[in-house]
Amino acid sequence: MSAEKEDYLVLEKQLCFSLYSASHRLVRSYRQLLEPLDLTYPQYLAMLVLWQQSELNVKELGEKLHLDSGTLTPLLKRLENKGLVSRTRSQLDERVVHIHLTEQGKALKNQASHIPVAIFQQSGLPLAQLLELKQSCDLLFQQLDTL
Amino acid sequence: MSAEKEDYLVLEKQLCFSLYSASHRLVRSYRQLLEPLDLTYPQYLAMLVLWQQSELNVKELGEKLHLDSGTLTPLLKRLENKGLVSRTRSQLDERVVHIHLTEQGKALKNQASHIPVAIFQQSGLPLAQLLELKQSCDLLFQQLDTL
DNA sequence: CTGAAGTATATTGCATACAATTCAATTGAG
DNA sequence: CTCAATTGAATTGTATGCAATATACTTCAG
Repeated sequence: MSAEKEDYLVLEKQLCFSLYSASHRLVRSYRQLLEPLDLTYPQYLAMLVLWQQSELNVKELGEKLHLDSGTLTPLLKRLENKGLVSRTRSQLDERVVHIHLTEQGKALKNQASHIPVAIFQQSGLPLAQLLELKQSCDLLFQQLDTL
Repeated sequence: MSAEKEDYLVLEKQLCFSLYSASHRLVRSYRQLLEPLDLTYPQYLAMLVLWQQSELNVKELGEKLHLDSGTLTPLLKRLENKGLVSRTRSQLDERVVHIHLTEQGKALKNQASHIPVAIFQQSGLPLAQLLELKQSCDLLFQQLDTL
């Protein structure tokens, strides 16, 4: 192996490991904040979508969250068990399952309203740097997604 | 809820979602490259550490990878089953388990040597931007880890 | 020396991720 | 119209993450 290639196989030099670790630590920060709402982070993401658009189907939700039905089906069943959403088969096309917020699900939004600011404060980074970080992540995602 | 707070509860504006999605897509890119080596991404991270330091214990590995024994113990058992590492209790302190590379584990490094460059190329981003992204992730991790 | 406190790993339980497969429903080419 | 191809969800199986707990071992105060 060349010295150059050798040199790249070092944990601390790997962008992906940094991204991977930062992402997990951020989710951990959310975990504390979400505990009073009895939501996990992926469940919170699903609720974010539904708070914007109170009804959509599994496929549409999956496209927004970049997750497939293997992940979403059990997650949505848990949200249903908590009384936050309901799942109903479409009359027009029985393959499609519509997800919509219950009143309880809508009400939960108020309890979540402080979370974005709380996370921003915990990050301790200036807003400009966070926005730049977000843009780079979005670009990277896009590049890898179109391969 | 204030209009300002309302405005933050939008999926597409959340840094964490961008980080979360980019991280998962990057791991997906690794998955293809790692398939011939029969390694998952977290297993590859563990091997990266071991390729630098062929013997260390579970606690030390956990500190480097930011993972606990609940994740590492089964992962290391899988690496052991593949014949890449061996796990032995310390004689001096029976609580400690030493992990070390087998010859087969050492040999696998050659097959991994092309991966960092391949990932860099797939990202399609200039090196400078990737380095900046890495630095921001490292800083964010550090901030959240010291709370 | 001895029991309490601390430490390193393992186990358990739950919730993702995601590939692969299945199944029912729908669509579309001929 | 008809059957093969496609589609949307669900299911299955594997591998993380991680909190909580258990266990065995070590250390240390008295």
